[in-house]
Amino acid sequence: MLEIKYVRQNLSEVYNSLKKRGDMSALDAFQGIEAVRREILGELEDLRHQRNVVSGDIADLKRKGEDAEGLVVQMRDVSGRIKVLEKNLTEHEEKISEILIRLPNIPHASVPVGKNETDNPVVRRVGEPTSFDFEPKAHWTLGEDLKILDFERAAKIAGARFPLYFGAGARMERALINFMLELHTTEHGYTEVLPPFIVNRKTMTGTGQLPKFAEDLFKLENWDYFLIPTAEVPVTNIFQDEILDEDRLPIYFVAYTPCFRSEAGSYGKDTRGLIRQHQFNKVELVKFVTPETSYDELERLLNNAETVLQKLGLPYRVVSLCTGDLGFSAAKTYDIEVWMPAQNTYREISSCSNFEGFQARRAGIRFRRKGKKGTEPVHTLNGSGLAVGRTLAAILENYQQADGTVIIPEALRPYMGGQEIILPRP
RNA sequence: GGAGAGAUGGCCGAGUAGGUCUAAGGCGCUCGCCUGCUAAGCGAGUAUGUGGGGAAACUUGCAUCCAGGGUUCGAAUCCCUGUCUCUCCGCCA
Repeated sequence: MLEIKYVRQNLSEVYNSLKKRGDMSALDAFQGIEAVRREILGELEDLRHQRNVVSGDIADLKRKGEDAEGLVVQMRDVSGRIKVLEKNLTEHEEKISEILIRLPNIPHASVPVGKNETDNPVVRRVGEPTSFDFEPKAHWTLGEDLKILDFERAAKIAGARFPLYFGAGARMERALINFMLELHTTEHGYTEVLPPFIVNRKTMTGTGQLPKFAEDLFKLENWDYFLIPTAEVPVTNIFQDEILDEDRLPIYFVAYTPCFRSEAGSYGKDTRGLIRQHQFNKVELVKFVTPETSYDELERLLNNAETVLQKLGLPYRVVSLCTGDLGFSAAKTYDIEVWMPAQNTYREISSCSNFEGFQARRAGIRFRRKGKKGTEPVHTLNGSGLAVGRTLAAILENYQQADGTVIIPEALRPYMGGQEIILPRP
């Protein structure tokens, strides 16, 4: 959410910077409604002041045993008027917050201008695309042949876009989670968190999933609860409505959670394999930092996520999302894309964003500077470190051998009891 | 699921026959004084949001005692609804 004062005072700038990001009709209405709101508020506060003063007078008169009936009658009218204005004010406030809560974040000045993902510039490439002297197979073929992935039976149990792992597949998924958590906690200074996987409406609104993107979420029937689409949601909301002392910042959290997404509107996309699932595992990095450090922190967070790929020996590239491809809440985002040999392309495996104060204002996460009055929103950041299912898919494809077996990356072996290779399950 | 108790400022905690609550008191914290260090002591300050004035220190209006509604000239206080917490019972991994 943008700050109401900022929108009021910089309407044309807000308009311009958000124009590329979609429907601006709501913003057109803002100015008029906000002017009326402020007018009502002015009159209302005057009347409330009058009521406060006169009520005190009435109390004095009664204490002295004098007659106060005249003032009481007078205040009856004032109170009536206050009630009308209050209702009116509430209506205008609701309209304003309805507009503000649906307004996306303003892109940072360093974000490249562009229309869609084809305009995202590549920041760097690390590692060469894996070369094979045979035709590399897709991870779903490898997984099914090795009998460590079974999409057919998963569909029977749940439906399309659900995973079912067996044997070394299940073990590698678990090993990846542990490997990533260990790396980020012991080498990168993050504190491990295990949050709820189901959250309420306020929490979903705090990070920006609601109200605009309800169709992307799984909602529990008869409950105002939602399955989390990412650990970002519960973890960022840990400090919801809190004021942190400056010296507590920065705060780094890493959390493993399953993630649940409806994938509405992606019918026909990535229908095979682990790339696009209704349920997948992810290790997420979340930071709470002071505004002046947040862009340095973004670079470090990105590096922390890249380290996972480097240690696993997977080729990847980093792209900077352009204005047209930026998510609703983000001010700046880097995507990390891993090389997928069978598809002969890079696929997103991590998304690292700085939200600046956008989520913090929605969720009420503030901090107090030492020796200064007042509070400021913290800056929040997060990034996948990494999407686990996609990492497993990338390992299968990049580490496959001509005979269909898969070498286990060395960094992962300690988490798999020393196992070095995945052979077909009998 | 049944019965009961509760929710007040950073923390503890007073405050229910509605009216100096413009929220006592304590702790903590900040600044200053004092003591050669430390401790103790003394003094002052110490919530959030939003609007006005001021270069600023500051000053001033309104709102906020879990949330939402109601009664009233006036609500932390009375009424209704909801949320959460705690205790006991039942059930349960």
